[in-house]
Parts: sequence; structure tokens; C-alpha cells
Amino acid sequence: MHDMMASRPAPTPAPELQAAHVSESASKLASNPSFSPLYRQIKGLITRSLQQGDWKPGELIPSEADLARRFGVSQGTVRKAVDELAAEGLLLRRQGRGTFVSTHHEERVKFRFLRIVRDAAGDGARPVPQPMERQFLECKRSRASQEVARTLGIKVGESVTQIRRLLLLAGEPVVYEDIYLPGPAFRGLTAERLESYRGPLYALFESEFSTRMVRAEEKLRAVNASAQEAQLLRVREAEALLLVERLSFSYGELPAEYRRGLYNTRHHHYRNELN
Amino acid sequence: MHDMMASRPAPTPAPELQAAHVSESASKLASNPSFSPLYRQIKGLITRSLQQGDWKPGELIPSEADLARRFGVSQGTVRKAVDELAAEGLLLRRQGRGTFVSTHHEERVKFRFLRIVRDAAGDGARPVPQPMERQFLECKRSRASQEVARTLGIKVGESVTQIRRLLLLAGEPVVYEDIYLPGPAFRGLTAERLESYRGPLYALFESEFSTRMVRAEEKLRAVNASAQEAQLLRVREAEALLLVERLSFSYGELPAEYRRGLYNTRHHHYRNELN
DNA sequence: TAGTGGTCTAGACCACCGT
DNA sequence: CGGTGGTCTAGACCACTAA
Repeated sequence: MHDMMASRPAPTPAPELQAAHVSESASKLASNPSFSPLYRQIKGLITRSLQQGDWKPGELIPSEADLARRFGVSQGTVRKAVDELAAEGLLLRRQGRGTFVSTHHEERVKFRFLRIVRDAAGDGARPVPQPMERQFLECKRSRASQEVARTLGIKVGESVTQIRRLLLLAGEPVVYEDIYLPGPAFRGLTAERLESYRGPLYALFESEFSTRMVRAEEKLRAVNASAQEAQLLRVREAEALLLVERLSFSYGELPAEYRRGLYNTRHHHYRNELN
Repeated sequence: MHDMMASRPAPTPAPELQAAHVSESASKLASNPSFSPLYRQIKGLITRSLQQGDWKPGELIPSEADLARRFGVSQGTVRKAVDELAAEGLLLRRQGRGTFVSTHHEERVKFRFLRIVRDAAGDGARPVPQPMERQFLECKRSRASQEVARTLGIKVGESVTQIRRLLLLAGEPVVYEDIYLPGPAFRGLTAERLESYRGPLYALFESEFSTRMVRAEEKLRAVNASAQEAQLLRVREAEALLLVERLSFSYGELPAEYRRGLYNTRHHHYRNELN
């Protein structure tokens, strides 16, 4: 047990990692009830570095060999940790170049969370039909209602930023949604900034508000359109609309955005894969 | 290159695997444009054994060490292949016991494809609310319509088995769906068998019709209830319903079932996770 | 106690990328 | 060319399960 640690050469670990690494044994931590394998501990350390912003979205992280030296483990162990993070979409591996922090700026993963597809589209169709046009109807500060507060895990009446917008695909209004962002982090967000920004909202949040959305949960229902909703989406009143409530999480399972979207599914559908 | 193969002891591979293994070099197949790494070839061989029914759902497959000997590769290579198949839900690993072929009979994965959740349910709620009751309204042979034929990849007018049923959760009708099964494989399916069977439909298909559903694609829309649909689901006519079209695939990406379901989302919702 | 999957290591070679 | 991730091996030890 102990001689394993002694025989391992001093890895001169990065300062912010040393404590965690030294406090945990590099061996299997036998008889420890809260045991977690080494590669998961490494994964936790990398995740913490991502949370802390040591490595920012789009940036190159240290090579596997480098990380293995820092953590004082073998490259294979680092590899398994990075593999899982890549599978979860937090990191992106590129052979010959290195491992990068995932970002919503990449062309490949734009509109990663928008599952709308045009009906006519074949199997290999892009997830989000083009051309896409956005109309921002509103951007204001308000107080969290009970529903919004509960969902975002904040207190009723706390400050939230609210965005109301319309998405048009090929000229047809398809999505009408309210977006709620918690706390003072998004104070600087204005209607003008939204109008002028090219690219997905999540890319804007990442670049200018230090909030990266990592994963999301959605609840889907069918509802009848109100008069106002019908007018905006150009459907008949009481026509069926797909209600999509999305709660997005940033690093560390932190709820960071709540969306309530109404989808006009006359010529588009929500696509899902089950495994 | 060649001496690698020569120096490797004869693995006495299983007959059905020998051809593929011998025809491929165990080394990296350099300069082969259709190159696939060894572990993917192994994965392909295992998948083929699953398709052929060499190992049936619920059964124990050979140990990693055993497979490694058969294929003449290291255990680590087999491990990586099995890892991917387990991640895709085709295999199930159990420490200390072995690796099993996934089955819809397991308690853990019952109703794996049914994403309906009661609204009140908390985060840790079971995916499918209990008690669940099923009413089979119809089970008949018919000819594939153009839509069904196109979806299932068969010819218009070919024989299909059609099931119409209603699912009730806590006494409330929530799902009304038409199920289309291709070809003569399901000839023996009767209303009586459906009534008497306990457990998920997919478990029945697996046990008695040698068809295991591996993955599925769904298209979701909102539609207004027809008079008949409204009556069955006990909602108002024209009330919004969630239309879920599901195409399920068996081994080898074979389309094996098409479902058209209407979900009453008054007190339940469709839950989805985005990564 | 024997056998299984799970973790970890050390080292080799390859494919890919930018310089 | 050097550095990166990708593949593959061989061997050790651990945790879990069933007999």
C-alpha cells in the first residue's frame, strides 16, 4: 500500500490538484466505503478544472502524457477519464492535435439541443433546417415566479433575465419560447446584443457570460394554442402545439437556464433516438 | 507483421469466427483503406453471433478471457469491444458473474423505450408509473399501406400484423397506439396470447418471435384529437395529444416494428435527456 | 475457493497533424 | 519531423459472485 506511493516518483503535480491527489491513495482505497476508482478521481479533477475555468471552452487541454505526469498515474488511467468526459460531451478529442474543451461555437455541434427537423428531410438531414431566422420579442429583468424559482433552484422573487423569441425556419414560425436565466450573471444581456449576435444563444452565453450548458432535461406535452400563441405561430386558435420545457445544466449539475417553448409541428417534428 | 501471426499460438477459434479472423490480419492492416481496428472487428464478430442467435437474450456469453483465446487477441481488446456493446445496450456486464445478452425481460430495463412520466413524479421517479393496465382492442393481419411499407422497408401490400391497444396508468387512459409488425414472423401472434402475456410486448417478441428490439427512432408531433381518439383517451374532441411515431430496429439495423401512438399528456409528460 | 469482470500499469507501435 | 491521440499487448491485483 504505502510503498506504492513511496516508490512512485514525485510527479510535481499542478498546485490545484496536489491536495486531492495526495489525500487519496493511488491504490484502490480498499475498505473505504466511499471508494471511487482512480480514473474517476482523475475525471473529477479534470471536471473541477473545467468548472473553475482553468481551461476554457474551445481551448486545448494538456496532453494525456502531461496529465498522467501531473497526476502521477499512468497514461491509460488518464485516458479512461478523458474517454468518459468525451463521451459526455465535455471534451472533444482530435487525433494528432490534442483534446479540447467542448464549445457551442463548433460548427459540428451547433444547435445541439434543438431536436426539430423538417418533415420532408431524409435520414441524413441536418438536425436544424436552414435558413433559420430569429426574432427577439423581449429581453427584460424580472422576479422569479414560484415555478421558475423551483425549477432553477433559486428563491421566489430573485432576479432573473427573461428572453422571449420566435424562431422561423424557411420563413415559417416554428418555435416560440420564453427563456429564463438566473441571477445577476446575465445582467449585461440586452436586446441589442441579442440582435447583433451571430450564432447560437448558448455560444453567446459561453463567450460573454461564462456559462456553458453541458446537458439538459426536457419535458414534452401537447397543448392547445391560445389566441396569442396561435397568432405568433400562424396557426389556428386551439390548434395542437408541442410544449417543450427544457432545464439546462452547467458544470457541476448547476441549473443555469429554463426554457418554455411552443413548437409548431405542422411541417416539422421533434426527433429522438432511443437506446 | 507476419511473424506476429506466426508467433501467436493457435487459438482454436470457434468455427463460425475463424474465417473472419484469419482473413483479417491481427495487426493494424496498414495501408488498407477500409481499415477497422481490431476491437471493432471483434465487436462485429460478437454482434454477428448475437444476430445469428448463438447467444440468446438473457444468456451468459463466454468470459473475456475465453473470447480473447478464441479470437487470438488480448483480453484488453475483447474488453474494449464488449465495452462498446454494453454501452449500446446489447450486452450487460455483471461483475463477478459474467457478461449477458441484454433482454427486455430484465426488471431493470422494462419499458426501456416508453418515456412517459407522471407529472407529479420527482426526479428519481420510475420511468413508467404503476399500476399499468393494458387493453388490447385489436390484433389482425392486414396489408402494408404505403406509409407502413415505406417505414418498415417492405413492399406495399405485404402482410403485416397490426395491434391496437390502450395503456392505462393509475386508471387513466394515457396511450392509444397502433403497432405494425412486418412479415410472416409474427404469424402466430393472437389476441389471446397478448391478453395472457405478462410483461412488456418487447419481451414477448423476444421469447416467442425471436425478434429483439435493439434501438428505436421517434418522431414527435402535437395533434388535435379526433372524436374517436378523444373518446378512447377520455379527453375533449380536438384536445391536444402527443403523437409519437416509433420505428424500432432489431439486430443489424433491421426495421422490425412501427408504432403510432397518441399520448394524453394531461397528467403525464414525455421525458427526454439531452447530452 | 475458483472464476468473473474492474482497475491500473508499462511499454510498444500506429495514424494523424502541424511545422 | 516531433507531438498528439488511437490501438494493442501482457501482466498484476482487486472486488464481486456463486458454489
